[in-house]
Amino acid sequence: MRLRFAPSPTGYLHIGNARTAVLNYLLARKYGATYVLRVEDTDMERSTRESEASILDDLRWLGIRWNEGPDAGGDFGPYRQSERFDIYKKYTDVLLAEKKAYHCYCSQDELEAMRREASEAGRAFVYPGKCRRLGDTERAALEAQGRKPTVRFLVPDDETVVINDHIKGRVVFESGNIGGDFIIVRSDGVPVYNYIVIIDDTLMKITHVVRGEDHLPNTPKQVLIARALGLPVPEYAHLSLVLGSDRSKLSKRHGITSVDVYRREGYLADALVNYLAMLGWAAESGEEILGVEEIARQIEMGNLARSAAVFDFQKLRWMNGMYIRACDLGKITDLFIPHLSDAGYDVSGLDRSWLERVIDAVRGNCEVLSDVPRHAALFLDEIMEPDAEASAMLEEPDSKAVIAEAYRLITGELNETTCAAELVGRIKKNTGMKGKKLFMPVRAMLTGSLHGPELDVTVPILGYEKCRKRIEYIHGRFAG
RNA sequence: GUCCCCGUCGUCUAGGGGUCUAGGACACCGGGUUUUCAUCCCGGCAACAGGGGUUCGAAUCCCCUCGGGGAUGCCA
Repeated sequence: MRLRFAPSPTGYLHIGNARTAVLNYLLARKYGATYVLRVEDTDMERSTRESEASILDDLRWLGIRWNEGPDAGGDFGPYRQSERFDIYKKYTDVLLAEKKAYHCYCSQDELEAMRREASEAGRAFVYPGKCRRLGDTERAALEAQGRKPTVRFLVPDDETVVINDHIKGRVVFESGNIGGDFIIVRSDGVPVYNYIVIIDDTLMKITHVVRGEDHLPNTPKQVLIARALGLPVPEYAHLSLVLGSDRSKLSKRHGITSVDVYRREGYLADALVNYLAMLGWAAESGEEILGVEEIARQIEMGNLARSAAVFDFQKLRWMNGMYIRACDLGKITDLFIPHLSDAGYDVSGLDRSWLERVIDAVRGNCEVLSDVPRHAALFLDEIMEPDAEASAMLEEPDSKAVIAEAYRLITGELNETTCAAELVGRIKKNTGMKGKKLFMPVRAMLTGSLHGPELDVTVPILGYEKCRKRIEYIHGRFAG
């Protein structure tokens, strides 16, 4: 069994394509299939090597591994379509020789005019087959005008194409209504997708084509090509589409659609893969937080959803938060570090175990990795400027006594070894304050905020020095 | 317009003739824990698109309507 993912390197890896890649990968794991990566770069204007590199990089980041591909090699290469033009040329020559395809001299402007005319008349545009039977003299005349022909596939009349799709079931198309003879080679000699995709799929011995549903209407064209060429047809599984909140095809205006951006914002690859898999699939147990191996064990081509799914950014966030909390502390610390650096914190000189304590204290408040600077600031900064709420608390008359006592203790009887354990207790004992009147001013002094991890956790991590600096600062500002 | 796909809570879904007063999850709303926030726990709200069949019995099978989406490119 051989599966494939065939991205077009015309931009970043889109979330919808990522889902196709992920599902193919999951299915490959499930069935022990070979995973082939093929780069479909025949759109010479838009395809770039940079884009290809970034897509491959994003796929690797997602944890997807392929057995054959442009970088990995394999027995069925080359794996870039731009490097396979000589192969396609042979098939084109055969089609032309057998009169299953023909040269078309209609210009883009002429075609455009016909299309507009059809659309204004409320008709479907079907190429009328104008160039189907051109005589040699006519051809010569057209060539003399400097026209470069395209190659059109001659769609046979009255052929039925039945796709027994693994997801959609039996889908029937009549050759008469797929839009007429379609172009398979551009006038500059570069073949088009609908033509070569089937050649490559059969040449690369792909047994199952798992791709987006948007390809379903084009499938009969591909099957017809295969028939004309006498090539075998792979089995198909067309995945339902991913939609935006307004139920149209997911695009930028709905939110983030680039895998790369999710990566940079601090989504975990495992969480994204998990979420993408759940978009159109459910475990028998109803569990939703599942690792790749477990999903691969349970998923099947036949139990994927038939209907389109709306991408729920909120649920992805929730799931990411779950992964952040469940992750191994050392590993999640490594993942958080770049986000702290980006926010301007130099963590290289910090004690690793201390940093892990910080991360452990704040990870519960993070849904994405980039949330961390906001929450870790109270440990990493030297002084915390109290926010409006905290300032108001520190202005309270009852807080004055707490501030004064904290200042007296921290500059007197408390030290490195006793601070963590005794600070709060002694303030309570010596001021008589308790409950909110005790904890809130202390919290405000130490963290500049009324919210955050428990003081019992916070104070020991902060340590004597930071507590002292902060209390002195607050004392200077709010005492008296 | 034409062809194709799809239609269960707001969203992702479970369900595949009786076990469905339709289950779970996110979101939302309450409550509890946390003397704070987050987490966590408990509870609540909320759906079979509509109409016809078939059947003793339909969310489940069939047909029609409506709705949504995709394709209809010298893009992929």
